[in-house]
Amino acid sequence: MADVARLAGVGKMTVSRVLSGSANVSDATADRVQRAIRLLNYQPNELARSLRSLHSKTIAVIVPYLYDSFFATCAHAISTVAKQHGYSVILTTSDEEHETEQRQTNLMVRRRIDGMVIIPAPGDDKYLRSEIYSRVHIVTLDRPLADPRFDSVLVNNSAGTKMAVEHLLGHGHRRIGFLGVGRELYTMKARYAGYRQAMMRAGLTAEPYMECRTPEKAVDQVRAALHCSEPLTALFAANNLTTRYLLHALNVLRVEVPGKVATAGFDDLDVADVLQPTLTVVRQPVYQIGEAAANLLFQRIQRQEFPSTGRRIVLPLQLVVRCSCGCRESGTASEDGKASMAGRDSCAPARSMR
Amino acid sequence: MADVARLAGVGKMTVSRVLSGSANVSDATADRVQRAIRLLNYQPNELARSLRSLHSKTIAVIVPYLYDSFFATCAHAISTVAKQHGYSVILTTSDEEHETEQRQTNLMVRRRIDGMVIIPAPGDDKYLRSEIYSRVHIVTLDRPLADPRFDSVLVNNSAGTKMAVEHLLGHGHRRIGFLGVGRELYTMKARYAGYRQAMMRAGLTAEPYMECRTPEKAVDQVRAALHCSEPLTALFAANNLTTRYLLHALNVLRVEVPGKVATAGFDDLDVADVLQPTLTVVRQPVYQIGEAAANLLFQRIQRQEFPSTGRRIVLPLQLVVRCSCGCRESGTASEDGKASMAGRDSCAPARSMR
DNA sequence: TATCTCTGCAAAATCGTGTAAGCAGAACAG
DNA sequence: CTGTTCTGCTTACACGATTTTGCAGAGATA
Repeated sequence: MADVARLAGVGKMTVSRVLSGSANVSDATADRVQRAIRLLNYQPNELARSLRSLHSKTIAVIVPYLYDSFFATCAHAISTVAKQHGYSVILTTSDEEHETEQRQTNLMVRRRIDGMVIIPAPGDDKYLRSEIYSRVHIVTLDRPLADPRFDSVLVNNSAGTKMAVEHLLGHGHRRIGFLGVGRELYTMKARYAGYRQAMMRAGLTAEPYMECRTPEKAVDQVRAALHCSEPLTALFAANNLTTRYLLHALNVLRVEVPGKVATAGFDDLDVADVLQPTLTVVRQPVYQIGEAAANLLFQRIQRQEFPSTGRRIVLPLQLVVRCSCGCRESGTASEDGKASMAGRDSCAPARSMR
Repeated sequence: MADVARLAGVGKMTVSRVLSGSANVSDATADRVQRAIRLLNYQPNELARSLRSLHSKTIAVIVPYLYDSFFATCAHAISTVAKQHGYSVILTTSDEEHETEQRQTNLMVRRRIDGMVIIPAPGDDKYLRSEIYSRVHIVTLDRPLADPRFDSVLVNNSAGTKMAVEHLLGHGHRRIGFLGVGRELYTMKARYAGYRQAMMRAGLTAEPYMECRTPEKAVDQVRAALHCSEPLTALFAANNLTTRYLLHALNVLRVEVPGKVATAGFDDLDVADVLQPTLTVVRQPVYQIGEAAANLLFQRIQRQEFPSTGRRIVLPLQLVVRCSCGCRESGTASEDGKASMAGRDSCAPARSMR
């Protein structure tokens, strides 16, 4: 900056004034400064700026993984909103480990970020309450924190699952299994609870939680569930990963769907409507979830609100009824390409809920 | 820091010494300082540290989108390597727009990042040569820059495509189509070139590039290609997005695969082996590509190398032969869950190439 | 004409850290 | 006993911007 000032024949102060566009600079001087800036290709040091102004125009995003399309899409949405606000995003992954999350959070605080969007890993989150973070706005996504002071954007996992399981019950299924991955996760607990509620309300007994950490585990679980005295007739997969594992298992075991077993799942796959059969799923508004979280965060940042009670935004789920549930035998996508790729059901009307 | 120093009854300098673990501090004093740090929950300001030390321990990653699994996986790999090196990642998306990329790059320079990994959007990249960036190490991924001074991690797109198309030719197909999206992209050009080479070497005429920007376009293109006097008998999809659109189109048009039309594609889908039929694809080592780029970048950063000629790392591709090419009629995944999910072909041995 | 306000700019303090220089006191060799 | 080296710490400055203060000159007003 000193170089620019010298070349323009003014003080550093004047250069700063020109950059921030404030008043009290004559047009002629401003022009000379602008020319000097372009000539020297001067790039103001944002680090120094942040140090002085006490805000870094940066937010942190911590997700478990990035290769999961749900998390990636959330991150994309947050990144897009941040860009619109002129903010940068430091993105890190916790690998679903509490300790990593804590370490990364700490690093972000040291970097003096203005806010954070976290998909918190399971574990005790009271470290976030610590007064050191009182200057950092925090919004969580997909999973809430125990402390109610933090904002969250969620979906009604149990009700969404209930909706899907009730749809399977409506097809006459009485023995329905629930496949999940990572039972300690908030979403898994809530979805399993929804499944249990639906089963109990129908006067049926809920099957035990089928943990499918790997494709092989899924094969074992599904084999055991189908090759017993009273085989299950329907399976619900608790998220996109489980759905893929389930498809793999059904494929390996050459199980006919929905003839031998009907299926439904949480999370829409981008190929869900070209699979044979097309999948009946509970769809989350993934991009909107990320968007809402980012918007909430920037509201807090701009207004410097640190409320005593956080907001919980619950976005609607949609049951996309396709063919794997048994609604129609031959599942083929409709001619209407757009609607199908956008995920509208091709067999029966969708039902929404909040 | 001043507070800590006061509480410990020492100078700021001594606190700094304790933090950096340098010598010449007595154990007793260091202990007092450590206690004060913990008591006040002192978090050193990385902004100030970066300002002083002239390196921010931060790299930037610019990808077109994050909801494409290829880019997301690359970003994940880079992020993981960065974390191991104690670096943070500022991740932004260019939306495949040159201007956005340029603006974001500029912002990163102002943030004094130590290096960048870019998947460059199409457009003139000479702005990167500018001397202002002489202090920023740059590595590109997936696509090279015109300037040979920059490092790149690539795959042999034309050879990979040639390999797949030759496989289709080996099945006796003579009229093979090529579906792509974004003809101006480096990868699309290279893959189409590989396709042309394979066709010409077989003494056949290459079909014109079939642009499939949307699912509907794909339906139109495929319909036109099949409902003509001399219909195509095989289709090659140039990336994961195109593959999805192609599947959609074939589904909508109720085309039997591989009976009526055989298919192959670039990029493996994570559900490729549970689709009916399972897909024959050219697989990129996605995670390894990101990893290699990050490793290259950190090598440059650590050694402060700004070489006159950049390195080009070319990673091997693998032809995963499954069933959509016609190698077997009934495509069902093998019992061996692990190998299948890991992407090993389930019908015929894979061929690798560099 | 004297005073007063307003404009345009410079000098200095500030943000929180790292680094260089310097300064006491202790240990030690000659 | 004196000079040297080492130890442990302090003081002063630098990093690159912003903000505050203040000052000189121009124009306006009584």
